[in-house]
This record gives sequence, C-alpha cells and structure tokens, in this order.
Amino acid sequence: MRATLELIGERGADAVTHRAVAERAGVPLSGTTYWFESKDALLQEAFVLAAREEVERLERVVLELAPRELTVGEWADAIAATLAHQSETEPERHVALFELGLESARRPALRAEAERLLGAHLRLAALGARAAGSDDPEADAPVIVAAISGLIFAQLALPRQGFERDVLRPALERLFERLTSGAAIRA
Amino acid sequence: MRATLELIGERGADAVTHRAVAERAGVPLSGTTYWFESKDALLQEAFVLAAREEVERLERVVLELAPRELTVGEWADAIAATLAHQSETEPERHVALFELGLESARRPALRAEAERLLGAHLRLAALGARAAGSDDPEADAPVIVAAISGLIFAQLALPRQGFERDVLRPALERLFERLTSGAAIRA
DNA sequence: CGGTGAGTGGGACAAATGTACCAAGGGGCG
DNA sequence: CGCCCCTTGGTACATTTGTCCCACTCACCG
Repeated sequence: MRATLELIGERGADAVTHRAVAERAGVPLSGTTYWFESKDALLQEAFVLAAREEVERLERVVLELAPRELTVGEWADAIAATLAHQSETEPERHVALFELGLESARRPALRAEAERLLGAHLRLAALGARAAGSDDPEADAPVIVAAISGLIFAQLALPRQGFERDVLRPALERLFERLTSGAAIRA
Repeated sequence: MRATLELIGERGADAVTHRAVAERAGVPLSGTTYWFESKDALLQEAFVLAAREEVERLERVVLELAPRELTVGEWADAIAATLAHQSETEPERHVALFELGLESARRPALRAEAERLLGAHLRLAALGARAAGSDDPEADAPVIVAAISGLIFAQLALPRQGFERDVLRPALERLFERLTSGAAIRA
C-alpha cells in the first residue's frame, strides 16, 4: 500500500499497476494479487491508509499546539513549518490525498473515508481557531480548511523555492489575523 | 479534447484511452492518433484547453462584477452562485482542472499552463478584493484563491445537497467580511 | 516429528491498449 | 476537369496489464 502511494505521488494514478507496485515493494507479482482482491481494492486500501495516517498526524500536531496559547503569528509559523516539512519529506502523501478526494466522487466506498478526513480537518480547525481567539470557530473552520488545502494544492501544482516563507506563511498569518480580529471589532 | 475532459471527470484520468475518447467523440480510433501524436499529447492538450477556457470564463465574471461596487455579501452571493452553477452544469471541468494541477508537478509542459491559470486566479482575486474594499488586495489574493479552490475541492470530493447555501456562501461571506474589515480597524 | 496451511515465486493467458499502416474519400486548386 | 493532399475508416500487431494457477517453502501445532 505504501508503494502504491509512492507511485501515485511520483507518476500518477495510472502508473499504479500490479507489476509496478510489486517491484517497488520488493515482492513478486502474485504478492499484490494475493493480498488484494483487485487493483481497485489495492488503490482503495492505499487511499484509506493515507487518509487515516493523515488524520492521526494532524491530531497529534493540533492537540499539541492548541493548549499553548500561541499568537496568530505563531500559529501561522507552526502550521507553515509543518506543511512545508511534509511537502519535503513525503510529497507523494498530499498528492495521494488529493487524488483520494477526486476519486471519492466516483467510488462510493471512498466517500466514507473522505468524509472522515474532512470531518477531522474541520474539527481540528475549529479547535485551533478557538485556541487562537476566534469568536466563531465553527464558522471559521471551513474557511481555514479550504484555505490550507488550497495552499497545499498550489504548492503541489507549482513547487517553488521559498514557498513557505513567501507564500504559505504570509497567507496563513493574514488569514488568521483577520479571522481573529473580529472579536476586537465587536468588543 | 472535450471528450477527454468528460472522461477525466466521469471515470478518472486512467479511463482516458484512445478508444474511449474516440467512441465518445464519435470518431474512429485512428482519429485520435491522427490528430494527437500520443495519448500523453492528447491529455496535455485537453488540460490546456480546460485551463484556457477557465481563465476566459473567470475573466468575464470578475470583470463584470468588479465595477459594480458590491457589498461583501453580494460578492459572496455572486461567486457562490457562479461556482454552484458550474458544478452543476459541467462538474467534470473542475475535476479536470485539479487533475491538471496534480499532473503539472510531473509534466514540465503543463507547468506553464498551471502557472498561467494560477496567475489569472491571483490577478482576478486581487481585482475583486480591491473592488470589495480590501486594504491590501495583493496580500488577500492568495488567501482568497486558496480558500475558493479548497471549497471547490471539498464539494467535488463530497457532493452534497445545499452546499451552496450551507457551506459555500457562509464561508465566502465570513472570509470576505473579515478580510475587508481590516480597513475599519486601522481607521 | 509429520502434516497443514498461510504465504511465496514464477509463469501463463486473455483482454485491453498504444501505435502504425493502408486503402478509400472528397474537396479545393491548378 | 483532374490531380493532390488532408482526412477518414478500418485493421493489424506488439506490448502492457489484470488475473489466475500451481509448485514450493517453512513455521507452527497436534
């Protein structure tokens, strides 16, 4: 399954063949057909794995940051650093997650997983928004989730030097600053 | 090329075969190999077509809305309605554009087109932000673009009834309201 | 210790697929 | 009109790919 995810990231979803996966995983061809009923099942389980791991990882990060009473700038720093680190160490992960999203529109079996992933994103974003001083975390969460995934997508599509410093961090800080400034207005 | 885009949207990028495209387009098999040097070339040109049409369409919408001095709520309405309309009438278009983004990381030939698309998005978002009263349109544009593409992605992955009313519009209004409220603070 | 069953390794095969080839059409230009 | 070339329609073929099958290993359990 991990070999499958790597292939999706490096060469696209249609580079995922039994043979390519088996070779990368270092198992004979029949290994992939023995463990997975079909190629579709393999793809599906790989997506599910990626989604679950992502949820776990996010929970670790947010649950560690939330109690710390960070400023919005520190939140932006921390999230930008985490995302940038992920993009460098395993760029295929986010590619696979986006492909998961696109596939879930076509495969009912993946919808549940995509739903779980989006739900976790929203929950964690609301938690972070509350910790950062938002006056309406439930309203901010969808905006934050959308913006972050949009930023990740932009970096995947057009990888560039200095993305974290020049784009990711300023955008996140601007967003967080503005979302949390509502309290000041209404006060 | 249009048949190719439809196939990408409906059955995924690896459903794009010469035969499937030819059948859908109503031409013989050799029609696809005659006009396109290879399957990759066909995919590439289809992506380019989708991107160019999207830029044109966006320019029409934004250039029509910008001079009207809309409130942020009206901006949110207009954009939400446009996006919802697109999702309904040709859902495969956005799927194809996301696939274009993911592919552009792998195909240098697509990078230029992805760049053009992102550039147009940023330019138009900055224009809209300025028209809506942002005090720093250049800083807001990346946030707006990321948030909108993230929202589109969420709807593609998990199509749901009432998305426009329940998610898209509230999220856009919240975002716009907060981004443009900065002027009030600093004033 | 013998058997048994999960897992491995290698190969086979039919279907799908990319691509090349060729014969025929048909409209525009001399 | 007659020629030519762009285009069409159909077919052929080598390769790739999904899937299946079977002989074999070997750790575990009675």
